[in-house]
Amino acid sequence: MRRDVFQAIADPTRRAIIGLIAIQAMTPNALAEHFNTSRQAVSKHLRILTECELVKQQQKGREIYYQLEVQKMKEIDKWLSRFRKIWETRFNELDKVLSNIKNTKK
Amino acid sequence: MRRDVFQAIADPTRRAIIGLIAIQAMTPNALAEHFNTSRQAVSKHLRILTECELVKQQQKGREIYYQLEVQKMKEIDKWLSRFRKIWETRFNELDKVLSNIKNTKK
DNA sequence: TATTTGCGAAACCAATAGGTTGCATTTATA
DNA sequence: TATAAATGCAACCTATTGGTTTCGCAAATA
Repeated sequence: MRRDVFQAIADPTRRAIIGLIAIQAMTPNALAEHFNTSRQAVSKHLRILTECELVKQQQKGREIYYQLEVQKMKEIDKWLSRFRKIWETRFNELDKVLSNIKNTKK
Repeated sequence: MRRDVFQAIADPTRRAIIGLIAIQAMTPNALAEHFNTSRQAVSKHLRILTECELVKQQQKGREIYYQLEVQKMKEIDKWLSRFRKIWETRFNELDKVLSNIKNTKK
């Protein structure tokens, strides 16, 4: 099934994983210690994150280090940028209104 | 059940709805015409968007206009900002590497 | 007033999500 | 070499999701 970045970040545990491995690469075992779930559950999350290329793996002996693919996060940013324009415009309009009030008060 | 902005934007139809009502407020019927689903399904999506305050309603007679609460989108932006710092830093480091290569070649 | 229109809510349903436990496999270690 | 550790994968289970159809209600309209 085709995974999607937005669906990937929908789950709070996955967002937490992303937050952790953004700092430094971590193994599934190390990650699992941070959550109240089994290692296998964490592995499932990592699989989903890998499928949508938010995460890459690096094998070191019998350990696998997972690291965030920060570039992929830009996809969310890209989608958001459109709305960022809107809220900045809205804010500017509010700013105008406020300065008008200010001016008429003078 | 407590709804979450990230869960709300996970669904592609909901993202499309957000995109539409960002431009101008729309009724459920008008929205439903854009999708391959029933009006009731759209209404369900609107309910979810309303629950997490991504959307506000304005009644006009028997019609209800739904509009995007752009401010709420900032919540996503806020979460993202942390990673934006990282990808900007990484980019700068790459930039340094590149300029070093350039300099040693001179 | 009778009918149509726009809507939300409820009941239902199949598919998916997220968790578990129980393997098998590969690598490190005693 | 035998054992322990780190991991992925499959089978299974329950709750949730996203859709449908049916209904009731309020507002517009004939």
